[in-house]
Amino acid sequence: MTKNEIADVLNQIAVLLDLKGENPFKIRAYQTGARVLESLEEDLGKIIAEDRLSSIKGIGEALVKKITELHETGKLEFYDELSSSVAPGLVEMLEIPGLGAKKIKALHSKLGIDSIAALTKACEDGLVAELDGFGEKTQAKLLTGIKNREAYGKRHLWWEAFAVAGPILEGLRALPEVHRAEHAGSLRRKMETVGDLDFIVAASEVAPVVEWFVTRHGVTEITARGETKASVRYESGLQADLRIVPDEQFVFALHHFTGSKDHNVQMRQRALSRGLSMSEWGLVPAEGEGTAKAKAERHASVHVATEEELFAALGLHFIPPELREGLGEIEVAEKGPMPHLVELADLHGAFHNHTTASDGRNTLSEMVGAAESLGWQYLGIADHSKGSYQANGLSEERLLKQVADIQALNTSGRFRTHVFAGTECDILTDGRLDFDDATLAQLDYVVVSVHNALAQDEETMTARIIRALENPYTTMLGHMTGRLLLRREGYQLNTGKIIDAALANNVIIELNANPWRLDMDWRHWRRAAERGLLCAINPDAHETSGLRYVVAGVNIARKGWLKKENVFNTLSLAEVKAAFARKHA
DNA sequence: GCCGTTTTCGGCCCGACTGTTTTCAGTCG
Repeated sequence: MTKNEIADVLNQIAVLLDLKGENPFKIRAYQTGARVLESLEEDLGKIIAEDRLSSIKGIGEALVKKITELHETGKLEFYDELSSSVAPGLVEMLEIPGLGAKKIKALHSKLGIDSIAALTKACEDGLVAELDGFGEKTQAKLLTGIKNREAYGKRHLWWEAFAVAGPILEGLRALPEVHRAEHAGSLRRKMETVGDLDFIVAASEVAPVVEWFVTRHGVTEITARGETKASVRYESGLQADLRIVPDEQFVFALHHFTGSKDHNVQMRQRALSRGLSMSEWGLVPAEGEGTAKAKAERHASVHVATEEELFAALGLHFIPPELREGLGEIEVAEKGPMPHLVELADLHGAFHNHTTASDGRNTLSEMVGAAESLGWQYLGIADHSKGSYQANGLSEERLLKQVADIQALNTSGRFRTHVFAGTECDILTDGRLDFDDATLAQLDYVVVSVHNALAQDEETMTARIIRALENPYTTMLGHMTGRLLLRREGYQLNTGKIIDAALANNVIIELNANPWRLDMDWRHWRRAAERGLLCAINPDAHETSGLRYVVAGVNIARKGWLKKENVFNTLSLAEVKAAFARKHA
């Protein structure tokens, strides 16, 4: 079993133990173990073989045995027994909002409910409202939750969530009572998908701000409305939370609601180790009785006006929101300034774009005009190859005609943006390319992508892609896994081996910036770039407006710790021409 | 189940909101 599969099992064990009412700290230990495993950069097999698993913080004697058993046999007796002792319907019931392990346990032991269907019936019969700790409101809420589970449970693309959040943030900032407003949460961390929207506001008065927020157009439901926070649901199912705080608390609240759970836990532990207690309320001396809030009322909090000052108060350099995932950023920020991450303004062009010649919706000139208005020095055209019939892929003849058109356009001086002639060449099922070498030699560059036989097994797919990377004409690999976020899993492949092959063959890997793809995933980039892998942030634009997708690509590159020098399309036109010339030499 | 210049036991990050209660448990982030 791979380390990610083992991490899944550990997380599943945590869920099952929770449903059985186990010690919460034991449950957390399994979750910690899973997290540690996921963020492991070294090969798990090697660590086990060298007997070094127990030296990793968060993995003790019991987890060493369980992880080793899973890694070597793919099974774990403890897990099998645990699974069979918990009805599968109970796990599913956790997806209903307002239901946690304790309530599910009560429903199961007192009413024998072991599925969502049984719960629905019990609610309809009024049995749930009669249980201790439950009531009419809870019962009604559960029924609504079950009904809406499909529509509301799902996450949303960052791109779409950001489009909703932008106007809300502007509206909040325009209110006279509002001093400062920011969005937070996974949206601010630029995650590829977002569960809900979070807004943090410093305001002189709460009521008018809440009133504005809950009466906005598109709000279908007010799910909470308290003294400091309100939650609403929009038609799309997207939920938005508003939190209103005094000015002096704003930075603490913003940091608290931005960081991932792991980042926040690590920051608080760091605060404690320095004798401080941190919460969204502030940073106060840890000694003494009571909650951090009570302490904050007794002691003045450390005063901070910016997040920079907050990090500095804990002996850290500023950590950009994108990196606040609890994946080692605090250790880096302790030693020195964080790396200067790539920015949108660093990009001077992009290489994977389509025109009406294949399945794009704008002509070559229209696409180049759009690139010029973005201030790009160059634009790469990579239409589909003939194997992609469904996308109107280009034959050799049509491709060579396009190359001639591009050369004519460049010499015409019509646009300040230079056009590179490329192709998005299909990787055939056996790893050969869709065009022969003589054709590929006519092009400035070649993007290779998989578009068919997506169901090949991992070994076959990995070998297929590696063979394509070994073609001397291959410049970059397009959308490595072919995933479509929230819609389709990527094809099975061995990421590590493909990165190795890209490095060995001097091939760039694309960060496909289409908001539905964002592929290769940000979690692989930091380590890959450290090894020297080059990234190309490509919008995969099928129309002029699609060029803007590079915004999403830059977000993900930043999440992957990429600096300007790791990204190929930060090079100037002259530098790109030189790089292509070297490749062909 | 993990961890330790409080090291083999006794802790383990913190607070808001809701619905149930009448001081709090559960859920959520």
